Amino acid sequence: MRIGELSKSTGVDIETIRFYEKSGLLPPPARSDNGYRDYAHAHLERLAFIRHCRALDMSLADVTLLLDSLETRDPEELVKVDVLVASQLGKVRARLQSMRALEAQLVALQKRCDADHDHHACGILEELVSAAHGEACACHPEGAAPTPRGGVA
Amino acid sequence: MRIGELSKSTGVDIETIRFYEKSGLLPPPARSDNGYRDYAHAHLERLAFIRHCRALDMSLADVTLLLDSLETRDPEELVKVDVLVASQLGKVRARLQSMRALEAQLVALQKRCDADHDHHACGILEELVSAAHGEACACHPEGAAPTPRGGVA
DNA sequence: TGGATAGTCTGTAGCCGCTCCAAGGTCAAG
DNA sequence: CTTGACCTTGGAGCGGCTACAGACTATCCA
Repeated sequence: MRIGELSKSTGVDIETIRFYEKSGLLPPPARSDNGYRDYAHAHLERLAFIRHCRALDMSLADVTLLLDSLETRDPEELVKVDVLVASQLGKVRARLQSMRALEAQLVALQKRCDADHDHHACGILEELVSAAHGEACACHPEGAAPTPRGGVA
Repeated sequence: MRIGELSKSTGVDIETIRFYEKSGLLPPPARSDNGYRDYAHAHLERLAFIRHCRALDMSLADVTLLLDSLETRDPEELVKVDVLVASQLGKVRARLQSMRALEAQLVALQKRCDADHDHHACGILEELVSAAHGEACACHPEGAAPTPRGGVA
């Protein structure tokens, strides 16, 4: 099976497949006489697994862990899988929470704009600028502490 | 005002401030005799504005647009702000939707694991592996088409 | 006055997960 | 024999930081 076919049947871009091989996630396949990659069914399975995990927003490092657990089938390893899924769920939920706050903030911003629509200035910018003055605004309602590092308010 | 103070009062990391300067978002400040950056109040305002927009998950390119609109105060420019906020809201909502799906998938995965807990194998891995075989699973319930490019299922 | 500690400077490299490109080789159909 | 689809390699680029190394400066306390 050549790379194009593998790509089509897994939905993973050709470049991405080669990238996975380079980064050690997907083992190098056999080569045909012409030098083309020649994938076996195991590759398809493994790649589908990777895609699946990525769809769950896991990092490639996490996927690697999972694949290792899969291979060893060691009960100690399998505990890691539990932990990984739980932590992934935690991450997703945290992100969900901040995204919901984000949505509310943007909606507030939009409303403020609608309200001001007949005036000469757009309320959105006023709102955003007011943040620079440390005033309460839709996004930082009451002297909220800044979020120092990565991640939405 | 030195960079450390600016950092503290805006909650933006020092390295990030210098990065913003390098990428043209924050104009280069005056320099003290010792070569230290010496920020004016306007910088603080501008940086707070940037931080605020970033907290709304806008790209730096979008923030640049917004800052330009702020400067010109041209009504034509202000329309862009409307559009930008609306599109940002659209993006956030789309992302929210896929994140909620993600959450459900992970919860399903976790449940499957709990159910299998007294068996010898972890249900999570079974579940993930079954995807590789194209069977219905918590994440791709009924022959769902793969998502070819960037973005969670 | 000296030394410790903290702050700042520049420049460059690395992170993640791709994505795209150039320049070429290979193969089947018309 | 040409066209076009497919494949190869290597390397650069994206966004938005983050993390160095190595040097200079400032401040504080004894």
